[in-house]
Amino acid sequence: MTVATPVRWEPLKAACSACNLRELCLPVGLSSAQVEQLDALVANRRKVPRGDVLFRTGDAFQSLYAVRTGFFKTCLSAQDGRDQVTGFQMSGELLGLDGIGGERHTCDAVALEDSTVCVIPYPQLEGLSQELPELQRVFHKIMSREIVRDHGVMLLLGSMRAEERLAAFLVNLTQRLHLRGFSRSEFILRMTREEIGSYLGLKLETVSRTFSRFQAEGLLDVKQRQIRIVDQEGLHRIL
Amino acid sequence: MTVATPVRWEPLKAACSACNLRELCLPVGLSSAQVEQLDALVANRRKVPRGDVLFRTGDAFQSLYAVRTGFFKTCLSAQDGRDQVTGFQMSGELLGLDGIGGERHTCDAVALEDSTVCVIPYPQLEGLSQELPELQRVFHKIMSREIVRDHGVMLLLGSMRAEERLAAFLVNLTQRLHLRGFSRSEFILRMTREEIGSYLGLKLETVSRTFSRFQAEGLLDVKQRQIRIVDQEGLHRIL
DNA sequence: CCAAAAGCTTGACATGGAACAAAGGCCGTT
DNA sequence: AACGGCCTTTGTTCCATGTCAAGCTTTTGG
Repeated sequence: MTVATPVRWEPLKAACSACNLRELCLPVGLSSAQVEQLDALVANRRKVPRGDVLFRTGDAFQSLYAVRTGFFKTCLSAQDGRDQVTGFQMSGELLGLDGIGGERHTCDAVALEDSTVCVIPYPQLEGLSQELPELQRVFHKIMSREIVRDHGVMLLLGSMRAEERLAAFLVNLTQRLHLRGFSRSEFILRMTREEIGSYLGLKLETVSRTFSRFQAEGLLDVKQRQIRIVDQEGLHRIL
Repeated sequence: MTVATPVRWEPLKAACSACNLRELCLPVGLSSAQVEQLDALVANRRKVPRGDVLFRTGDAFQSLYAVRTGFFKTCLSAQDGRDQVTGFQMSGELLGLDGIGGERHTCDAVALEDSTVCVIPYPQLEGLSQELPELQRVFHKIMSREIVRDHGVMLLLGSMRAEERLAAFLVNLTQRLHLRGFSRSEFILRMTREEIGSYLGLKLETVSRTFSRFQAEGLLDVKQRQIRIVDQEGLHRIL
């Protein structure tokens, strides 16, 4: 975990055309010429130290954010204080799509480690997609995939048992991490047991117990937030 | 409940500009001239008798569908046969957004009563939104709202108890029905207890018991699928 | 109009996960 | 090095919801 930086809002020059996340992020499938047009739009980056809020429920919606480095959660809070984590976002993933419909954000986005995001001013993104059909198409696909992901979470929350939920969560995480070049079998959780529980519709104690059970069954090696998947096959079998 | 019609696929001439759902559907906020351009695109309607599938998981994605009359459910099915209803759609609402991302549908859409939909060929919709920034904007808002709706369902599934889930479901239904000019207090459920249960992450027996409890508490009057809301206030208080 | 099927209600019982509680481990700070 | 504040683990008990079962009502189809 890196140390919090003193300078919090320093705008940095961004450039999609020089970004190694090109193939995982908004520019996926665009030509070099097209990506250069995006560069003009995605003009700056923003640092978000661990624990800081990128945007909050009710904030006016102005931009989308692409996670460049780091890790986020998005969460909804009901009036009575109950809290629901609706997703975890890692590099290349977009934050803020919820804000388009009502011109205000409908959830909080919180950095779970020191992070940087690329700021994508939304009106300009709409403008550019008017000119670039390819960009429009990519953007629609990203939104559609978010809907499909959400449906998957509904299936999980609506009909899986605790073990299945946690297994599905771990499998999903490792797949996404692997796409980004990390080990398929070993990684560090960026979130607490409570946050995992909120996402999976379980209490933190249940998450902890289920981790312990997986370890006892030889599926995982769990040391606090450090996870090693011992029996990939067995984990899949749970689903 | 209307009778099944013998003619199933009869294409009918559609016209957004003459449709009374204009303000609830894709054309919302467009000028008359713009809506007329939509007319060229949304060229035909399709009848879907009760129980029929509009599209199925794995079908090639070609069109979106706007519900014109009737009522649908969308559902996901896991390998093991478990089923999750991900939504119920009524007139003016769009079906098929899940298909954009992967070029195939990722859920089944089933008519819960004899219905008609307007067929919106997706490539042409993308084309027209290139020309009409207003249409692009409306379409993005619709997708974003679907994401926000899904997040709401996650909150429900992840942290509400049976009573709260059912109350939230009923309140949501009545709001949508009321927007369409129906009574705020009396309506007929188009879906079975099992489908409600699947949507809410409950077993059908629990749904039935909860209806009975609401009736005993004087919140509702329940006669099979006929629901009358006696104590609107009390229903809201549960949330 | 009748029979069968599908959907709904209710009861009795079982259980997975929640709630509550206590103790131990890790980390940043002084 | 010691302290305090999370975070995590583990044990015990309890309850909301699931499961199984039976009977009733409504719808559907011949």
